[in-house]
Amino acid sequence: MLQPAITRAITEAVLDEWAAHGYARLSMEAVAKRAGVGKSALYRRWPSKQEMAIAAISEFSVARAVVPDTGALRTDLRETLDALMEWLTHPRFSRILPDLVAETARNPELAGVVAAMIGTPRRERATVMFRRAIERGELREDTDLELVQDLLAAPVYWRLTVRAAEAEPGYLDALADLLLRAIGAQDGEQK
Amino acid sequence: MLQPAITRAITEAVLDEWAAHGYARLSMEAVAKRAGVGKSALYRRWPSKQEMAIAAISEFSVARAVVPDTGALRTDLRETLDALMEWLTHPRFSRILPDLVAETARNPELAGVVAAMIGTPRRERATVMFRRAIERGELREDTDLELVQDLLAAPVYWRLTVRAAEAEPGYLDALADLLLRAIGAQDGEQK
DNA sequence: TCTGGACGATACGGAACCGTCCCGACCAAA
DNA sequence: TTTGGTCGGGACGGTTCCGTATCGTCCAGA
Repeated sequence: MLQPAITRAITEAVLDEWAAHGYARLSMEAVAKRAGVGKSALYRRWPSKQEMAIAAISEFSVARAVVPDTGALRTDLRETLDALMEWLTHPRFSRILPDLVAETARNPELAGVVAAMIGTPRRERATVMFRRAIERGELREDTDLELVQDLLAAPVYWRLTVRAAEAEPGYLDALADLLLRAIGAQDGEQK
Repeated sequence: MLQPAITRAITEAVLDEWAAHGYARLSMEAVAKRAGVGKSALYRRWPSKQEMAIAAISEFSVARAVVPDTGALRTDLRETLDALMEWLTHPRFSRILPDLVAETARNPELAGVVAAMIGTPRRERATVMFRRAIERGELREDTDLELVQDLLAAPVYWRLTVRAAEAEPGYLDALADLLLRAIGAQDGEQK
């Protein structure tokens, strides 16, 4: 009975406000105002600010999946890095993400949602990608995937988000080269 | 004329409150109470909350320097990683840091202080370390230090802080191995 | 002994915000 | 045409907090 268009407008407003001011300063009044909506519309949908925020996060993290499967590790890697870069450059997500990292350290409930909605699916997709590379003989069977995963996303997050530096065009290529060398990837043709 | 012991107590309280609740929820009242001090003591020292917070950050980032110089890149690298791990496991710093990352994206003045107090000195020290390795012939002269720096701190930050996962004992060793392979380090003896 | 400044405590005005409540307008289904 | 639920708007009590102001106390230096 609640109008979906209004729910959508509110969710958008939450994400915008979140990106602009951070979770701690997220105010119901500001969200309602930005959405062009009465506060009643918010409390008709969620019992509290935290519930509303969690709903918005669940929404925004959905469905940006797709496991790259180009047939070679190098190109799979590049596609993953490209997607990551896009994610971390997006004007909204790139501002919400570090805020989320800081907040999850203090808010277990939020931490659970973030892990379930973002962390876990991302890692699962990357694992599929690496397993395919192992099957193709591009990676040793005993490769420490846990460790390799850290090397995949970490440098991009570090550069773009933590250091707030930009990444010049060739950056992802150079990074992919380094990663392939680090994990001792074999060309599929070679032994 | 202001009592240094009280200034110190306040700074400690700021950092504790910051670690516990985050910058956005940092309250002057709570700081004063935790320090066992009147609010007047705070405003006698700093004109506002932001100034006080910036002073506290400048304090806490000071002097944890030391460029490792063991004579070999591998061991230098390990010492750097050890120091980084300690830093990111410290109960106070590890909670303030992600909050700082999130806040700097919104607060240019804070961003400046953090860059000057933490980012820049850290990178300069790492650069010294890599230059020594180049002089010893352990690294190629045209190594992209910018890129290598990302690979050094990023994985540890990613694992400990972003993912909030623990690092088992052998983790730093395995990471150092990977890094050395990635940057194509030569043993000093070899050509 | 006098005195100025820092000290802890606390009251204050003003602002922001949470969550509740109530209003009249609107609309779709009965 | 009636009715039930959502809509935007906004008042409300209660809380938290900022930054200022005002106490009486304490102490070091003149």
